[in-house]
Amino acid sequence: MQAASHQMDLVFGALADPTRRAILARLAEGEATVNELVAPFELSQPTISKHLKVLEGAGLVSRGRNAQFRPVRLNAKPLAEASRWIGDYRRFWNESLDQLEAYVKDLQAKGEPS
Amino acid sequence: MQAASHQMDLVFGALADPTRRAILARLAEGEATVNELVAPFELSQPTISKHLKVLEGAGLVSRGRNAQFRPVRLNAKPLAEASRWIGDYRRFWNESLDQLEAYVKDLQAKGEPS
DNA sequence: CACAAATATAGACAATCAGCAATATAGCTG
DNA sequence: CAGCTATATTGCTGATTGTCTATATTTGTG
Repeated sequence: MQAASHQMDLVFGALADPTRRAILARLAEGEATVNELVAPFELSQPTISKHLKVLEGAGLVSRGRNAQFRPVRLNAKPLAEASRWIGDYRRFWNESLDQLEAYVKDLQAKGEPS
Repeated sequence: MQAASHQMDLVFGALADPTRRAILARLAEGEATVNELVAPFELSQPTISKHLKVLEGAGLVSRGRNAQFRPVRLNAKPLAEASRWIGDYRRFWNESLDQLEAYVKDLQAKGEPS
């Protein structure tokens, strides 16, 4: 099962904004109301609501209802997909460590024989 | 050491486009020229060049020089940062599996006592 | 029911983006 | 050097984005 590319667009797009990443970080500590999410930022409430809509569109948060509050909670599942996508490249960044290691050893090999 | 937030913006922003993700996927099979990257898409060469500039800006590819060719190669290192960022949320998507499990057990518990 | 509080929606604006066609640049090759 | 090939740059367009202010909606409470 291959995640729809469009879903990936939405998830990575959502993560591309620092405010939205900060919101997710806050939600990692537990459910929050919109006002609680607004507080730490120097941004207007509608701006945060819009960010929440983007996060919701990407499936990264979901909303409850509690009187006039609309509590926001983290939904990390789409991050699993994103993680899997990135994971396909893990061998490349490990490989570059290997290459660095090889390079250093090569330098040593050239240096030592004095 | 905490990765600059701005760098994260660039990396996730670069990944938010399906064409760019496809380019990275192609580069995972090895270095390619711009024309080779253009071929699989129904997009103009300048458009691909622009995508490459975005990828380069995010540090995800680097360019060589070989006569009039400017070979493009994958640089996965920034993906390691992105992966680490997402990794901080892994417990949440694992946890939701746990919660689902708990929920199902709860249903069973309520159902069984007949 | 009137008001206050929490949140959403609408509308505006400047900036950025993805795409194109046209043109410029750089480097071979005859 | 003339011309071909590979790529970059420029300038345009329509769509989207992040932000705001102002206003609407929803819900609890006196």
